[in-house]
Amino acid sequence: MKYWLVKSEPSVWSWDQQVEKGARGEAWTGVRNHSAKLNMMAMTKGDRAFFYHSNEGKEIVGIAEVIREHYPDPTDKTGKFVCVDIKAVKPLKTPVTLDAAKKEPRLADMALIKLSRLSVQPVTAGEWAIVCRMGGL
DNA sequence: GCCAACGTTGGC
DNA sequence: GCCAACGTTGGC
Repeated sequence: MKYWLVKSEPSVWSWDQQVEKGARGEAWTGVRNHSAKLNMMAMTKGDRAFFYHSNEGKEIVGIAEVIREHYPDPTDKTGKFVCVDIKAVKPLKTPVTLDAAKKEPRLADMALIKLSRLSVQPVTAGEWAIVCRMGGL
């Protein structure tokens, strides 16, 4: 299994909205960046992803699972970009803030910190375990 | 194919 | 609301 992190502004699409969708999940659309696209194309069913709230909150709030592998993004008229479907799995007991991640030396190389503008990023197994522990799981 | 101008993201 | 980082666009 691979690990990822996806970002969303809660005013556009929040964790709560994702939870409401339940097991059917929701298409993760609107990504218009080629690095992020390549990451989505590398996702396989069953991969896990942290759900991060950018701008408001600036914290990792939950864990989601890839339930459908990449396909053309219906919101992209050019046909160049792709999306995946994800469903909410469970919230972190304690959200892990960007600030807290920055203060953890073992997370210094996380894409969240080094590549702050990348909206779909890979997470290593080590980083995944550390963030889960910080989040109370 | 270079690079300046411009737009967007996202932390602060 | 500002601005740094970065991606994209378009003139040459």
